[in-house]
Amino acid sequence: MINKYDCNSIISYAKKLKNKSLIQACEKEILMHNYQGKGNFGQVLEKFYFGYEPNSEAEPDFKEAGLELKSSPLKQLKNGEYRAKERLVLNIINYMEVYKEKFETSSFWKKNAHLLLVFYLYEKDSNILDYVIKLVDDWSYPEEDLKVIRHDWEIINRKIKDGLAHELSEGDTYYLGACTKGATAKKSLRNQPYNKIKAKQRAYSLKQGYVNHIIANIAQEERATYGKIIKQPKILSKSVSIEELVVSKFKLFYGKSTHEIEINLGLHLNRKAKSYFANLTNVILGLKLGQKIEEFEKAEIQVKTVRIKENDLPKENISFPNFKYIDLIQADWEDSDFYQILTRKFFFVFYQFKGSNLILRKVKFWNMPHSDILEAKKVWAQMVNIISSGHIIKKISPKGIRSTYFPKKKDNRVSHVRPHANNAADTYKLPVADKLTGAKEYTKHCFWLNASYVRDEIYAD
DNA sequence: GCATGATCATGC
DNA sequence: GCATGATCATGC
Repeated sequence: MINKYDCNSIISYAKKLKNKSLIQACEKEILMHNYQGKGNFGQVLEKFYFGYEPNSEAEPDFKEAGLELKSSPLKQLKNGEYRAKERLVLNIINYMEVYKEKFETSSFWKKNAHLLLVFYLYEKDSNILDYVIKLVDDWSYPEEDLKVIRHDWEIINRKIKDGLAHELSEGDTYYLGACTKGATAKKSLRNQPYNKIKAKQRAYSLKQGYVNHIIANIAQEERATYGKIIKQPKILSKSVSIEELVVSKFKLFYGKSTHEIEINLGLHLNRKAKSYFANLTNVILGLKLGQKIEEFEKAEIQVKTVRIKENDLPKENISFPNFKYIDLIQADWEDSDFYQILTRKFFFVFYQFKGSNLILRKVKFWNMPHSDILEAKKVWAQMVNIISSGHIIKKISPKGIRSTYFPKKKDNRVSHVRPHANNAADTYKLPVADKLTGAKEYTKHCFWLNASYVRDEIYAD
């Protein structure tokens, strides 16, 4: 019997779900209901296992015990480990109310301070009632995480108070994000308090990287490969963010060459190693070689090392993962991989050539401004058109070099498309064969950030 | 000289 | 075998 006033009783009842599917764990009446699709897993769990009607109240699901029940899908890696399939979506951000709130008494904190998490293994094309529940446990935030989350919450609130709710982006924050929520964009437009422009409905969410951290803790997986920047929560006082802490560690070496930094830190790195810059970054942050930076993993921060030429232009444009042509035309903008990447937080480390030396100039946490995301969207939209139309190759030079209709650097201030492959024969399938040559596949390409954009919008202050 | 297209090298 | 960061080659 479950005592709804007693946390431990609820948690141990929940843990009986482990290694069972909903069909196995619930009363048979479950079969009389036709629940399908995303989101319904949670509803079935609430109704047929815990025995209460799904609701959208401001109170936690088990309000007497202060526990909020959340279920979320897992995916399994080839090595058998579990990872979050997606971010964990929490309560809706009510723009017209939250700007008046204080964190401690906020709707977010009232509802989500103590979570009861049920992770199930997602399988494509199977019935939600057959998903096997793999991990169950409660979660409350460690002190050092809570400081980051509180800061994230403040960043979101600041933007609403500044009348910029329509420009909220997941890249604004570290562990707690403001993710879009709602079927179609138009239907989910909401009023905001300090601007007439309507803003997309958004919900607080724990970033996928943070959910992975929770999963690893629950599964008690080996964490030795992760090194923490923040060793004692006290370091992160209210006034010091991850951002400031990291920047302060790098500032000590501004103006010094990579070589001088190595000497200063009393070590000798292999300069030819592919991981040379990553190693140097780790050492500056006080972490061991080869470790992953725990705070960066939780916040899904993309680290990019950029080498700047003496004329201030980056030596290279910045590449992103290759896209598959078939996937490209299937996803909407906000579900596209390119959008997902551009709405992340980046950490740039800039070195500048001085002769053959590289001098550390600056580091910068950055996320793409709303207006530039709209600019990059044009490049993506153009690609979707080109690939769906099949008008891909423009002409072939005498030496066999093909020119395409893909968006070029001069076509867009932010981004362009270029090959990124082992050779021309390294290809992905085309959904529509090329009209000029009849080719059914084409060399792998990806989106790039223009070097001039990186110089003007990120490197220059 | 730079933009564009092609490819290499390393490491998992 | 492939992704990723880096570099080379061609041509406007």
